[in-house]
Amino acid sequence: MPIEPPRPKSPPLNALRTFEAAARHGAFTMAAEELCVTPGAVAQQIKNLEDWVGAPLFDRKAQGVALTQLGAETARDLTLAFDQIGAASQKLRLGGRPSEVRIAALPSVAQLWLSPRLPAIREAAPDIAISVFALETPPNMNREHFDLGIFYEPAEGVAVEIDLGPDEIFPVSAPGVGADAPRLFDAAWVDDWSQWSGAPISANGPVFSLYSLALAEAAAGAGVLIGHSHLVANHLARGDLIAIAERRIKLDRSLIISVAQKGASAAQKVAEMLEAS
Amino acid sequence: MPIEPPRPKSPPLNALRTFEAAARHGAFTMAAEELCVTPGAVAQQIKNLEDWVGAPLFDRKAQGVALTQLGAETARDLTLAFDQIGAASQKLRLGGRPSEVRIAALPSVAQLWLSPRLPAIREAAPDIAISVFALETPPNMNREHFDLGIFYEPAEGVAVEIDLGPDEIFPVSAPGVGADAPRLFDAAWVDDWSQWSGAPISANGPVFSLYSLALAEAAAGAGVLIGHSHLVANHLARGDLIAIAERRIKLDRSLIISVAQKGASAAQKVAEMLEAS
DNA sequence: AACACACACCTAGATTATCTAGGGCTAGAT
DNA sequence: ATCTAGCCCTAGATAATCTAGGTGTGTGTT
Repeated sequence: MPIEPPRPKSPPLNALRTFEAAARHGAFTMAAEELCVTPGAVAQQIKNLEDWVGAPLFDRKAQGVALTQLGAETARDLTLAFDQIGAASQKLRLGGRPSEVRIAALPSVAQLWLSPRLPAIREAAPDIAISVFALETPPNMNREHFDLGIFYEPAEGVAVEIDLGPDEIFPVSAPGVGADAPRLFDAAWVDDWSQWSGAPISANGPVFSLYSLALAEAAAGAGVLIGHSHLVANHLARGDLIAIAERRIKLDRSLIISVAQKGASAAQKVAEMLEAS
Repeated sequence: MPIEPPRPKSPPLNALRTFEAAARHGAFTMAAEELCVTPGAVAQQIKNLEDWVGAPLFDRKAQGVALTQLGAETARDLTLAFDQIGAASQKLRLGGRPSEVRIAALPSVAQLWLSPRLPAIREAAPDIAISVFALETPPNMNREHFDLGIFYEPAEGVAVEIDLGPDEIFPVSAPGVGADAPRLFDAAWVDDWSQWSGAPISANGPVFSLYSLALAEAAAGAGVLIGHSHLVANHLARGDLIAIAERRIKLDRSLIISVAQKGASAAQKVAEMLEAS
C-alpha cells in the first residue's frame, strides 16, 4: 500500500474571513457584530491566523487595534476576494430561487413604510416571494445576502440607489392633544426633539426602543412625538395623527432604496413598484 | 435593551471551497484527495451547499457527476475567487516567514535528486530554511502553499518553469551483476521495462513501492532496475551502479522545477541554485 | 451472463473546530 | 478618581465536520 504523506494544511478559511472583516472595520468589536459572533471569537480567529502566518497582523494598542504593514497589504486582496465570493454565492442563491426577494430595512421603516405597501406588490406580482428582515444597521450588500435595502443611509456594495426624498421631521400627536402634552422619544433618535427645536432637549419623557411603538402611543394620545415624513404619512392621511406645528426641519439624509444587483429582475421590479407607490 | 434581530446566515465557506474543488476536478473523489478528506465528506459539503442554494449543483450520473448549468456558471467565479485567496494567503505566509522555502517533490526525486543537492545550498544560503514535502502528485500551487515543485509533469498555477532535461531510462545494476539477474520493478513505474524494451514485460520480479528502495536493492546486487537519468546519476558517478546496456530511451517528459511566485526571492534563489547544480 | 470495479449515497458515532461566558487589563474620557 | 470602551484569556459547551462501513447503480472484463 502506498503511503500518502501528510500535506501541509491550507490556511483556515474562516480565520481569513474574520481577519478581513476586522481589517475592514479596524476593530474586532465591529467585525464581531458583522459576523454575528462575540468579540472573543474574533480575537481567537485572528490569533489562529497569526499563529499560522507566524507574524502579527494587528498591533494591539490597548485602545483598539491597528493593522501591521503585512496585515494591511493583504487585507485589500482579501476584501476583493471575499467580495467575489459574495457575488458568486449571491448568484448561486438567485439561481436557486430566482423569484425570492429579500429586503433589509430599518425596523421602523419596515413596519411603517414598507409593510403598508407590500400587499399591493404581492397582488401585482404574486409569483415573487418577498422576505423582510428588520436590521438596525444597513448590511454590506457584498457579504450579506439581501436584494434590497431601505435605510436612511446608503448600504455598502450596492449597484443602484433610489432616493425617496429627504427625511423631514415635525411634531405630531393625536387630534385634540395639546402642544403641552408630554414629549415622547425614540431610543435610536433621542435627538429628534433637539434637532427640530434647535436647542438641546434631553429625553425626559417616555422613551421607546421601537419608533413604531412610540408612534402607536402618540396615536393613542399619550403625547407628542417627532414625526418622520416617510413614516407618519399613513397616519396623517388617516387622521390618526396631525402635525401640531408649522415648522418642519429637513434632515440631511434621505430614505434610500439600495438594489444589490442590477441584473436581478425580481428585485429590480419590486424596487420600481416601491418607488412608484 | 435593543433586540438584535437574527440576520440570514452567510453561505458556508468551506462548502463553497469543496464545491469549487469538485467542480474543477469534475469528480468528488479527486476533490476529496486534493482536500485531504474522504469522498463522503465532499458529498456532504456539497449537499449542504445545495440545501442552502435550494437547487442541485451537480447531476448525479451514477458513474461520476456532472455540473448543472447553475453550478458551471458559478464554479468559474469561485475558482477565480479562491485563487485570489490562495495568492493572498501565500503572501501572508511569505510575509511572516520570508526566508522559508517549501519544496514539493516526487518521493524518488526528493530522495535521489534533491537531497544530495541540499547541503551545498544550505551552506551557500544558511539563512534560508528549506522544507521538503514528498508528494505523489504535483500540487496546485494556487491552493497548496509550496514555493517550489519538482516533478516530471508541470504543476498547476505556476509562475516559472525550469526544464532540467528529459527523463532517459536504461537498465542499471551493481557492477558484476549480469543482465540475466532478476528484474526489479517500481510500483509507480511498472511499465519501465516495457517502455525500455518496446515489448510488454509484466512485473514478475520484486516490486518496490519506493523507487529509492528499488535502487538501493539494485546497488546491493539484488538485480537489474530501469534507471531514470536524473535519479541514478549519483550512483553512476560513484560507481555503485553501472549501465548494463547501450540502449537509452528518451521519455516524453522532463524533470521540471516549478516556481510558484516570481517575486519570492528566496524560492527563486534556491531554484537557480538547483538548476545550476 | 456473471463478476468485479469505480463512484456516489446514507447513517451513526466520534472528533474537531468554534463559540459563549465571565473576569482582567490598559488608556482615554467624565 | 472613576467610568467606559476595547482587547486578552481560559474553561466549558455547542455546533460543524469527518470517518467508517454498508448500499445501489452503471461500466468494463472474463
